[in-house]
Amino acid sequence: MGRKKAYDRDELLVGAVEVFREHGFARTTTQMLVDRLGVNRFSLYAEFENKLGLYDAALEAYDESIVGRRFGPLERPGAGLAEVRELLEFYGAAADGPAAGKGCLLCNTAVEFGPDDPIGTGRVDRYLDRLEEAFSAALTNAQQAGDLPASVNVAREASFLTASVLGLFVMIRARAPDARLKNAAAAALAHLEGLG
Amino acid sequence: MGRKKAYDRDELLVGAVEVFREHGFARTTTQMLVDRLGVNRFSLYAEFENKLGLYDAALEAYDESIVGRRFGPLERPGAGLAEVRELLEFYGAAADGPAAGKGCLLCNTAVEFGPDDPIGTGRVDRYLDRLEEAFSAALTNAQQAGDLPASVNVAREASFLTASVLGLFVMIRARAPDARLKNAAAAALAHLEGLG
DNA sequence: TAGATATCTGAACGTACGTTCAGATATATT
DNA sequence: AATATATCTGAACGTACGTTCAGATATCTA
Repeated sequence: MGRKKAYDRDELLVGAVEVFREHGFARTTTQMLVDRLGVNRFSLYAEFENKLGLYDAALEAYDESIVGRRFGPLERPGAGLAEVRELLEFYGAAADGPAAGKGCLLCNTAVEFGPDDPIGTGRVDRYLDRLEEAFSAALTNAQQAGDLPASVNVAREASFLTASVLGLFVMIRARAPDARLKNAAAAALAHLEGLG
Repeated sequence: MGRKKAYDRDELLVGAVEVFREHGFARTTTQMLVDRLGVNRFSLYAEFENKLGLYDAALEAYDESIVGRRFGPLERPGAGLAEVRELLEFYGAAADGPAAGKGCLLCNTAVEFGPDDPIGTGRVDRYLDRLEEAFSAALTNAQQAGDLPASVNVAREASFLTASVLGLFVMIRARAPDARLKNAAAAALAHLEGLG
């Protein structure tokens, strides 16, 4: 059947996500990818077609793994205010975490590419919808559990939390000081808890 | 003394800001700039040294004109809650405005370049400080005017408002639906007014 | 009006980078 | 073992784009 692949596709994507988060799409060269992933150009192109194909695959992997890890808890049936709190506290403390200087790959993509979407897979749009919907579901659950008054406008607060998280992502990417992140997250949380 | 310049430096920068806001730095070509600004390559290089020099000048012009127009009111001695409200309402309605699909050039720069700052002029850092400080000053004034309790943690709310605005910028860049922007801005404002 | 000096024109240059390919190498099947 | 098939290697290619330059053009001073 021929020779075995010397690389693992998923491991390649983990590395690609890292490099693209650090340098963005345009400023990442194929040479950087070859070096950091320890794979050959040929294999990279055989597996992902071209640089944009690799980027799109990286976005998909990022959405599944990283976004899934952070927002998945909010999307589960029993989720409520506790999950929102944990999320905000996590990003509020991200100045020292692995995302420092990197931010969120999908948020970065939204800004670098703008509304043009040259990839054409609509991943950014679906990502924004996903965040909003995750917050919306958790807040609705909280209402039904009696942790949030029925009078609260869930759609409004979900959009608000989405914007807050995006703002934190920009700050994390820009290596804003720890206190600034902590403060911003704490105030957003205080707002939510002040609704009760 | 020689021939007169056929261009006006400030007009050039207005156009450059526009193009860079639409396409970012890397995806903007010198050809696009020549076409849109109606100036020749030679003059562009004579005036700004190179593409990065033009970008830096565009950042400076943007900071002075656009940022100045929006955040200047917050920085004036008498500013208070009213100015914060007007700012949030403005960006909450930006889905139909001239910034739609563009966002904020300095926020975009923070994300596209990340913490590397290849320009080396620290404009992004100073921009983030400026936003935070503008909010901080207005909130402090509001406290002294009795519009905001002395117990409010001004630094915390200033960081929060900065993050909110950055989040709105990302949404505006991504052409998020009007309702989402309006909601996010309204909730941030409600939070502020709920402190009193 | 003449000369000097600065800007304009657009074609050309150099290079960095995305992409490709022919030859080499390894593994699976028979 | 022999053959077939798939992957690996690294050098080479093509091109898009930032940058430069020599010749042309306009405007200022005297």
